[in-house]
Amino acid sequence: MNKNQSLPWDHPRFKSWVSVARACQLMQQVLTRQLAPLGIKTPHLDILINLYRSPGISQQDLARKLLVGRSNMSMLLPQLEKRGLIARIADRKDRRILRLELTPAGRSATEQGMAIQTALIERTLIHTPLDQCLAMAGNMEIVIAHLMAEERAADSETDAA
Amino acid sequence: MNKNQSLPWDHPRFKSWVSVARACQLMQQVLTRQLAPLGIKTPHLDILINLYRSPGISQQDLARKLLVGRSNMSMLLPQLEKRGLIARIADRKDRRILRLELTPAGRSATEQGMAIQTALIERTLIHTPLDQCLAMAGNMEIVIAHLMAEERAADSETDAA
DNA sequence: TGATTTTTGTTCATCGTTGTACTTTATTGT
DNA sequence: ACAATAAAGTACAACGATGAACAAAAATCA
Repeated sequence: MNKNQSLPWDHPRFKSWVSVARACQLMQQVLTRQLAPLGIKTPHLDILINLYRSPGISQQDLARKLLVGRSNMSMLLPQLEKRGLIARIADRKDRRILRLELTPAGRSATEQGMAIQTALIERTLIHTPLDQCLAMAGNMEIVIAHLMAEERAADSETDAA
Repeated sequence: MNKNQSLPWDHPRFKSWVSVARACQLMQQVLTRQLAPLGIKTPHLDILINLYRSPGISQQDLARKLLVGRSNMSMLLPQLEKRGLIARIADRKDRRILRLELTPAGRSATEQGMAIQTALIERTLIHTPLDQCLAMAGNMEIVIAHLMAEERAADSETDAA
C-alpha cells in the first residue's frame, strides 16, 4: 500500500493552495487590526466598498456578492444604519426591496477604510511582479467559476433528493 | 480633487487580491459541504492534517500553525478527543504541555478528509498551469512573511504604549 | 380574478472564534 | 533557595455567521 504517493504535501497544487489560504487568513487578521482605529471591521468595510461602487443595490444582491447569507446582512446593515453610515430606502416599485446607499459620513468612512486596505495590499504585494499578479487574478477567476459551478451542482443534487 | 485616481478597483493588485480572497472564501464553503458526510468541518480537518504530519505537537504550537487562538484549540481538541480521533498525552518532562496524536480512527478519518480536499483542489486548479501554480505559491509565501512581520511590528508598538 | 409559488427581508436558536482572566507548572534572576 | 516572570492550557462571556422558520409583497398561472 503506497499511501505515500497520495500524501497531500506531495501535491504541488495542494501545497500552493495551502499557502494561498494562509495568506488570506493572515491578511484578514492584519487588516482587522489596521481598521480598528476607524471603528469598523472587515465585514463592514466589504459592505461599504460595495455600496460605494454599486449604490442602490438590494440586501439580497449584496449578500450574494459577498458570499454570505441574507440573515447576515439583516444583522449588520441596521447597525451601520444606526451609526449613520448607510441609508436603507424602500423601493417604490417593489416594496419588498430595501435599496442601500452611503451617507456622506459613510462615504468618508469608506474612503478612509479603502485607503488603509489598498495601502496594506500594495505594501504586501510590492514584491510580486504585476504580470504575475494579473496571472494570479486570472487563475483565481477560473477557480471562482469552477467552485460556483460545483456548488450549484451540489445544490441541484440536494433538490433532487 | 482627483479621487478617482485612488479608487481601489483601479489598482491591479487590489483587484487581484479581491479575487484571491473570494476564491478562498468559496473554497472553504465548498469544502465544508463536501466534508459534511464525514461529520467533520474544515477546522477539524486542519487540525487532523497537522497532527498527521507533526505528531506530538503541543496545543500552543498547533494554534500558532493554524493562526488561531489558544482557546480555540482548547475548545476543539477535547471534542476530537471525545470522538476518539485524537489523544492528548501529558509530557513527562514539562507537565504543562499536552502532546497531540492521532488515534487509528483519527488517522483513517484524516486520510478520508485529505482525499476529499486534495481531489477538490486538483479539480479546481486543473486549468492552472503548474508553473503558475508554483509561482503563486512563492508569491504567497512572501506575502505571508511580510504580513507576519507587519503583525509583529504592530505588537511591539502595542507593548511600547 | 384567485390560488400557488417565489422573492425579500427579519427573527431566533445554534455554533464557532476571540480575548481576557485564571490555574498550574517552568524558568529566570538574585 | 526564593521570588518574580513567563508559558501552557482552561473557562467564560461577547461577538459574528449560519440556517431554519416566518411575514409581507410580487410574480406566475390557471
